[in-house]
Amino acid sequence: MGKSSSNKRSIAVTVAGGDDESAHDRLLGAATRLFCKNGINATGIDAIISEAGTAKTTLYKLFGSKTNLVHAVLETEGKQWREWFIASVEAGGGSAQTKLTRIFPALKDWFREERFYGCPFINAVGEHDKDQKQFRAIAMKHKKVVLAYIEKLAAEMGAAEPEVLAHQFGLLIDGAIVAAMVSRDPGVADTAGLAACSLLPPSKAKKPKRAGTAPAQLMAV
Amino acid sequence: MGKSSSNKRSIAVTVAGGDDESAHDRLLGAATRLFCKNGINATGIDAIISEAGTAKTTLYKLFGSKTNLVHAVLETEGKQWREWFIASVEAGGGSAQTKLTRIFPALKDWFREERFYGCPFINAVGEHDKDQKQFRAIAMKHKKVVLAYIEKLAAEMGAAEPEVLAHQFGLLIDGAIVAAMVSRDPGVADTAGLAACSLLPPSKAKKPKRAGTAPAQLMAV
DNA sequence: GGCCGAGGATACCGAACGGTCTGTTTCCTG
DNA sequence: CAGGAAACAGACCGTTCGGTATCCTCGGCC
Repeated sequence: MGKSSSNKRSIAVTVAGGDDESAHDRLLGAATRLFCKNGINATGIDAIISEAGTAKTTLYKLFGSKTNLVHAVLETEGKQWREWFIASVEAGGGSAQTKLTRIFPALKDWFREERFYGCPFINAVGEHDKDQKQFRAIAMKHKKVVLAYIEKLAAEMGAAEPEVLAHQFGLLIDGAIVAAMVSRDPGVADTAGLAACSLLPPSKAKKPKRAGTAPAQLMAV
Repeated sequence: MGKSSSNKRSIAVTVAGGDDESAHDRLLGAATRLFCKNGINATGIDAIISEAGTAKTTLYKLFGSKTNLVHAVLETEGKQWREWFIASVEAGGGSAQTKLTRIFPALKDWFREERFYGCPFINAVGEHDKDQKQFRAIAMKHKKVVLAYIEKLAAEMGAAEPEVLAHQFGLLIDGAIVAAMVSRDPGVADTAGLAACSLLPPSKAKKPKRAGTAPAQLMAV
């Protein structure tokens, strides 16, 4: 599927230009942007190649079909998101609980991005046949990795039921993502973070400053 | 938009058959099913009229365009959902807190339905241009009504910050809906309900039986 | 009985879809 | 320099899209 056959090509490009990406990467980037912003079904091949600046032939030589391109986009986007997420939570070290409290501020940074368009996996499931497991399976695989990481932190922290806590965090994360997508208000991350603190063992729970949860922001949703 | 011009018509039908609906209702029902199951963009006009058993002419005479039909579906579906939701939470009376604890069991019943396909509003936003406010505004209007009701219950219960609590509940609800859509596991409602209990004032929080949160169900997501 | 309106059937429209094909340019390498 | 791979350009294919127009059927009511 996502076979990286551009070994020689990438070298050639590096030698020649260095500033521009390969056609493969440009197509992947363009497809990612358009799929996330406008939806998968609403994005045509012509729009992708136009945005990528490639020929249609190139797309079909590199990816074979739109379906394969969609899968490649979800795969790379999922991997990059998880790397970003874990790096953001780990950044600066600290205890497992400290890391857990960094989840929602990290999400808030994501929500603030101009090109935040929600979770590509959730959106992909939502716009396809829900009796087929195709996209649901991909989404669950992604989610499983994220939840495993959170559960690890919960166990490190000494939570009584790390799995339950991780799933609760997962629900708050999903809820915050869709609420932020709909409302375009990054402040939902503060509300979610506050709720997350309530889920931590009461003795250990140290709440964040309440400044971020000003009523003005809460009004939005 | 959702003009109900079928006054005379509904009478005529009732007189004639009584068991079958008007073309208007059949189209609305078929569009609702197909939009929810397969997504809006993935559902063509021909599929709708085939499912409804009407002619294409009838659809365009009654709704004018696919866009209008989409709006009509979201409007009626939203209204019906809110009526069902409030009735489920209110059923049996009890204190405001009792009603709040009925939210997630009610959602679980919804998730269990064969034709549960997630929230039509969230899915609609996800599969359209996210820089346009069109569908986001519709979704927020729906959400606002639901949150207002929850906030009212939170205030009745004497919560310190009813608005914050309502928003936290809203995040758990959204998270549970998308998680249930992706995983098809109604058990996520139990996890969400458990988290919701942790958000209630600690002195009042009486947790539900833990039987529903068996590890087997939690595995699914 | 004859009109009239709701609805059914179907042919059709231009546009856009996903995908294929042919041909050309460019640049690297033997 | 010759050859070949990679990418560009764009015409083209059959299908489906949302939407329109034409004609027909049926049932209730004056």
